[in-house]
Amino acid sequence: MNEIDRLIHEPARLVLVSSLYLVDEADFVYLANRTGFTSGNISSHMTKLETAGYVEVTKTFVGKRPRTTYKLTKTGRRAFKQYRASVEGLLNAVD
Amino acid sequence: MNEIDRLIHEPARLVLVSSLYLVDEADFVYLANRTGFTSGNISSHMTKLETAGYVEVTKTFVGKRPRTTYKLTKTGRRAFKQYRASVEGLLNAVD
DNA sequence: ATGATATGGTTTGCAGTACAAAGTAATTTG
DNA sequence: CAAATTACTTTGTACTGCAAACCATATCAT
Repeated sequence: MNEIDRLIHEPARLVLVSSLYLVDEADFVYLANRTGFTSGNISSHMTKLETAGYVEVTKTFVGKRPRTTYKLTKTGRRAFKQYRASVEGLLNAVD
Repeated sequence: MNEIDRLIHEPARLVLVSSLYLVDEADFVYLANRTGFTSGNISSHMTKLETAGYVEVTKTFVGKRPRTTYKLTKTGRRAFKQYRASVEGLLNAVD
């Protein structure tokens, strides 16, 4: 049976991860604007995804301001596809 | 934006609810066998779904043994369809 | 110069919850 | 009649999502 990856399943993270899947690379501010999530929320979710090896975090300065960019790792993309497959499997079994 | 219904989103409940959606009516033992979940697990999830008005619980005796049957209410079916739509919306946006 | 406000985050505390283990109640089997 | 089975429900714990609070720096106002 297909297990659901809870790391991706969590709604906030599902939004974040699929955003990343879409654009391939995004920074903190972009994600905050796109999702409307609080920054604390984004920060902790991203830390979790990073720890899992699903996203890669890059910190730079743009001018004098810090800028944090996120992108899915290969593992992350694979996990997302796999997640998608299992959810769709579940939902389509019901047709 | 489409909000995800956490009550259904929870993996265990997602399995239970889609099972019910499929068969329309199922008893405790059937669900336990089908899902492999512990009975405590099923019991508490079902209570939650009942409280939400998503499932209707019927208790009878078959011979001398208790038998608990669950079925989705109209609200429950609607909620599931709606849930499905929002998840698929999210996942398909990514194509 | 100094206080207030903004920007870009991270850390913390708490409230909610999924899950299994333990408990309940009745029945059946050895 | 004791032990095991069936059909659950309740309880305890361990986890986790979330926002509020915090931190560091920069800019603006007076």
